[in-house]
Amino acid sequence: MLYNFKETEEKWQKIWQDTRAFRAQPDPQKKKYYLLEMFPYPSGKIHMGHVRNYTIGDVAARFKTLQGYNVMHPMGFDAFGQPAENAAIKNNTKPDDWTHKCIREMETELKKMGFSYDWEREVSTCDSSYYKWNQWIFLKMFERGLAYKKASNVNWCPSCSTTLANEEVIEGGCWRCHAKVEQKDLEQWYLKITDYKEKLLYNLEQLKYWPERVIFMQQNWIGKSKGVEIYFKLKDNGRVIPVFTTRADTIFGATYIVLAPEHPLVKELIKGKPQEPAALEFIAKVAQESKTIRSSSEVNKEGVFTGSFAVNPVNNEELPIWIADYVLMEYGTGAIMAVPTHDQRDFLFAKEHNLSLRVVIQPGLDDNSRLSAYEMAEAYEGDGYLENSGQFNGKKNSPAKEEIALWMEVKGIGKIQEHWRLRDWLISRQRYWGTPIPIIYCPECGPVPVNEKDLPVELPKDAPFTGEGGSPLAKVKEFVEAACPKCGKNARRETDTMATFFDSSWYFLRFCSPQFNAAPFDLKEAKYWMPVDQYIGGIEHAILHLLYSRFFTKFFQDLEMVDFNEPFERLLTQGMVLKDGEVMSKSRGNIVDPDSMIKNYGADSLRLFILFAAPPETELEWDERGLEGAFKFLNRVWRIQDNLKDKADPQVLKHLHRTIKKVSQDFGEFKFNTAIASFMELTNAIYQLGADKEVFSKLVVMLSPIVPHFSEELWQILGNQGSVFKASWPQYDPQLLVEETIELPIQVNGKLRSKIAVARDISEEKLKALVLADQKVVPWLEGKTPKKFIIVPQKLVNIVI
RNA sequence: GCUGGAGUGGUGGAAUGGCAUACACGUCGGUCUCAAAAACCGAUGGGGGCAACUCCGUGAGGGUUCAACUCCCUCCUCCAGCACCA
Repeated sequence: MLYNFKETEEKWQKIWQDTRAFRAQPDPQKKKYYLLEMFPYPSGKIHMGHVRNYTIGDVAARFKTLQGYNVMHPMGFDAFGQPAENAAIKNNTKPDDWTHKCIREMETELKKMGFSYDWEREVSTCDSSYYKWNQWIFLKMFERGLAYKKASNVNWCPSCSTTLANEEVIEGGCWRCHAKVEQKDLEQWYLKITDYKEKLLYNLEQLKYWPERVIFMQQNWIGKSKGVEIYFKLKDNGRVIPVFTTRADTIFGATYIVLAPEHPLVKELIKGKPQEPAALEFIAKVAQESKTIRSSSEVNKEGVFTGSFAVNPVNNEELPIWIADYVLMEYGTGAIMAVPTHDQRDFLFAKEHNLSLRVVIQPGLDDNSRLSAYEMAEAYEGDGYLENSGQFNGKKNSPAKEEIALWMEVKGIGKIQEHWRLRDWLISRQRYWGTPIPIIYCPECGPVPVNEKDLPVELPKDAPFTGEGGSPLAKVKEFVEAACPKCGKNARRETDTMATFFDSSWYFLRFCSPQFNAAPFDLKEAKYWMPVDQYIGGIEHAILHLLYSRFFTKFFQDLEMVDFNEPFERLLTQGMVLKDGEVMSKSRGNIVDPDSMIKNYGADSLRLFILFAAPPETELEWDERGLEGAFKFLNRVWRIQDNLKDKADPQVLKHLHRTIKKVSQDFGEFKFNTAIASFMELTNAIYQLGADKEVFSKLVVMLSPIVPHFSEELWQILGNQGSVFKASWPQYDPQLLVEETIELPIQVNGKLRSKIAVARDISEEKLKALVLADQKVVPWLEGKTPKKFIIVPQKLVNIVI
């Protein structure tokens, strides 16, 4: 009899739904386990990436349930965002209708996969019952000065006609549509994530169960560097130009100063100088270039002399001040001291413009490795001994860095400082399908926050979107016109909406109490369920979403709404699903639709294959033959029921206990591929030697997290009452793991020559005698005397001759 | 450039100091069948040998060790993130 997956899967999905099998409720008696997968954007169809992500999570959730944990496993939809607007323009529908239709379709697809979600906790970020709390959080931030508006040079995507956060600019392009990002001066809303930079950086140390590379990526992004701000004075009028450097040890080697073209002092420096016209022309030219072009021209280091000089405070030398495009206003002070001998960029620039050089670090103390400034082909950026550096001559440069910094601080010519790469988070978008920012502009009172009791500021269901840019909300008169919450006079509503990453920065908290209507989340519920024990999602969120969520959590901690500082205890980043070595994508035309795979092989086969094909973190090459293999394996297990014996073979029994041990460990470590291999080995052994109902039942329980419908059905056929998930995870008997006789490999000079079966606790002497008498070993020892016997108990024997 | 990860049969992968290639896919052979499919059994890293067996073999080269896919050094290739960050 062949396993009928279609009927079985439908049957159990209905039972699970009818019995509310995965409903989670706090239970102080039980240990909680909050398992979360990154919620999807509701595009209407799930793809293989979702299948993989959610299968991994589902196995973990079901495994923990069998182990006796009180598991919460919720699902929802990250439902705001641009595709809904694009679809609305294209199909002439409303984003709201379109999104809700997609959500329903997606729910159906997820249910077909048999995932154990507590659907009663479902949330969609586009519902006002959710985004009301986005607005509430925004107001709390506004109250504390963490949400603020400022005019500045921002990233602008011309294709999406909206602003972008720094984190959303990937290689100079828009993260969503890849169009080249432009710079624009606009007044925009920001969140002061920089107030949390220290915590965001230092608390990374707590995240012991996060992948190292995610930690590195976040560290890199926050980008702390220690250095010194050195005060150079203008020769003409003594005005100070602060310069930031991480290489205080090279201060005596500075031969010129460079300012960014946008530096506020530049205009003054060139005024009336013969260099003025050339300098102005250069500044205008750089201003036209976008940031992307400017940072891509690595080779070409252009610049002009200002005609002014600054004084090096450590030796009173006069240094020419230049303007160059390789110095950025956004980092440090927008001014640098150039040390061409020990910085490659400065070196190239100095060569190009014939500026002077001076060596201050010699790699060694001997004469033949000595550097000579004008013979160098490139800058020496390594360590060595200081020279031409006054009182610091002869010292090692690396420890001297600190010493020189302190000395400058004492002398008042510098200050030890930290610089951070992290910028405040730009959150306003000139878009319709997002959370309205709850601010009203009053001609008298200025920007005024909406009163808490007036939340939510509802997004009107209708708005004219043409895709021509500009905030669609600005065209909805009833929305824009509002009374000032302070003075009651006629005022205008903010028409920008929030970036969707705002929505996903706290949804994990909302899941704890999705219907709660007195606050974003019920503190009691959050206290029980949070933090998330295991979070699973794609590596593409390593910076954006994970950093923002950490920021929000720290903010809630400051509001005393939570009593922990990191939201996600463990993180697993699953690899992508590839087809023919490439990411599956519409444009490549290599998409494999999960739905048709479910039709042909069933959800359980798909789940099994996707876990077996590769470890969760690595990329997975799609291979339909592998899926067929998974299907065959299920049928093989299915047929065991027809050949059960009264008593299991003792070898099979031992094998079962080895499997329990191995699989329990593997499941705990998310090594599903090797766990499945163990199941296959056990199945092969059962085929050869035979098993009874008890052995088979235990195999079924262990398989259930991976292939839940299949296992429920077998569990029932085997005569058990109720769901297999009410069973408990099998325990192994350590006594059954101990083998009386073991097979020892025998090596001669580290090469395998023989294997002998011996009693587990054989004495060394007896073992030696046996080995020396072994037929296959003897020829190798002929005429030689063993120098040494290496015996690793119960592992191996190695004879050295 | 910097940082991180990886490199193992025809393929996906296993083994993190102790029997390299578990498990699966594919291929080949067999059983069953009128035949095919399914199922079941067996073989399957490369070279040499009728064979027992033997030599070589985890990107390349060196080292440590009785013993290295695993640890150390040098290098190559691929992937990812950041990048004129001073």
